[in-house]
Amino acid sequence: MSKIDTITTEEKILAAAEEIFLRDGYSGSRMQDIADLAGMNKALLHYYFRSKDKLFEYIFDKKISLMFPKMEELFDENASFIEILSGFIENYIKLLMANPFLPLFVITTINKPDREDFLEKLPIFLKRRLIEFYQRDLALGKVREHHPAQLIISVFGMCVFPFMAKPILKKMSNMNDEEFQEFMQKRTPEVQGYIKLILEP
Amino acid sequence: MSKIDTITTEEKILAAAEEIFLRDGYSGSRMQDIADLAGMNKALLHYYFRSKDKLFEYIFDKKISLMFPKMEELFDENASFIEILSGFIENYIKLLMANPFLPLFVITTINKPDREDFLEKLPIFLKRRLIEFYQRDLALGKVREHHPAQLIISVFGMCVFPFMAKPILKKMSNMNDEEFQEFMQKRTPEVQGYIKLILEP
DNA sequence: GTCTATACACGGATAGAC
DNA sequence: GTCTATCCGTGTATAGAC
Repeated sequence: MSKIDTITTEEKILAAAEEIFLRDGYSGSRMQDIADLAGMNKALLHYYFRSKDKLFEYIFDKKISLMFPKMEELFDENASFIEILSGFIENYIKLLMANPFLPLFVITTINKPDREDFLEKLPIFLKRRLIEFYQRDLALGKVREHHPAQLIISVFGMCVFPFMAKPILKKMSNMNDEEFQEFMQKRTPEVQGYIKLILEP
Repeated sequence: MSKIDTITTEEKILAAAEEIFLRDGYSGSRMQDIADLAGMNKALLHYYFRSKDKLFEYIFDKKISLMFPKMEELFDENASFIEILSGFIENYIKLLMANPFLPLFVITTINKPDREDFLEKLPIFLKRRLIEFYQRDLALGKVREHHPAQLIISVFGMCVFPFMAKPILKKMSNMNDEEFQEFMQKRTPEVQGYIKLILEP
């Protein structure tokens, strides 16, 4: 077929590593599991990536940019703070539905003791930018007064937390995977509604 | 001294295991680390608890009841739903400030593949009970209409998530541990305020 | 580049002395 | 009950043939 169908060995390794690392975390993952899933020998992994550490860091770097998306298109100067947050919620829940293991993976990794270096890879502009928009609309009397950092972490948590607590949610509400998807689908307007009620004067 | 000061070997092991398991998770923990912290030999751990699995399960059982507290005192029939949620938020954030690693520990454990048995240990009455109170107040016109499960998971997430994302929060807001404590202290009235705005008609 | 075989360290668990 | 010594499986990593 065309070039598109040509999957290189390196790509096979990365795809397999991604799946295993995301599901099991660093210390729960085995190079053997990755090799099995990629359909090749363990030695090849080391040929391409030298060590488990290096392979993991490669995957982490790829994923961290997903977890804290750029979202330039959302930061429209003409949009209100509430509109920006609403857009964020919609896009973010959509993103997480396609990458349900992402939150737990990032959170466990940056909580690893002795690996503060992972933290260095976090972008910091996102929060600052959101606060700027909040301050602007506060001055215009378009939003109620709140502690902006508290509000932002709340929005973030409301989007992210259900994916980390998925097994608990499924158990407590007797949901299967399909019903969980529906639950998350309905969540976007729900959380957007909370934000309006919290912020609108 | 008195009996109070007499710490048995078993208690020393449990205290050390708790600290290590909570910080590093199951697969990230080493029996050697626990023995070192407890100031004794590895073999003794096996003498008292047979295996790493058994010791871990012992700790998990102790912790899971903390994560989903009984809270009978909160379920006062005379209290409104908003009051009950407010009481929950206050008590829960206080609890988590004293046990900051608890959320991540429980979440990672119940997400472990092939260990669905951990899920069986979750209590399920909590959510059901809260929904009953919500339905009652909805019929009385005392709360706005929302999807109750979505609301409850949101409250839960707003309390729990900041502790899991603590390293990220500290980094993004340039906080030290003391400032993080202050941040969480201020969080109780903040989240209570959100709930009032969301629920009050 | 890809494989098999193997080195080597680590971690959980047990045996046995005291 | 507590220790030292040790076994044995497992996991990362490398050597070397093809």
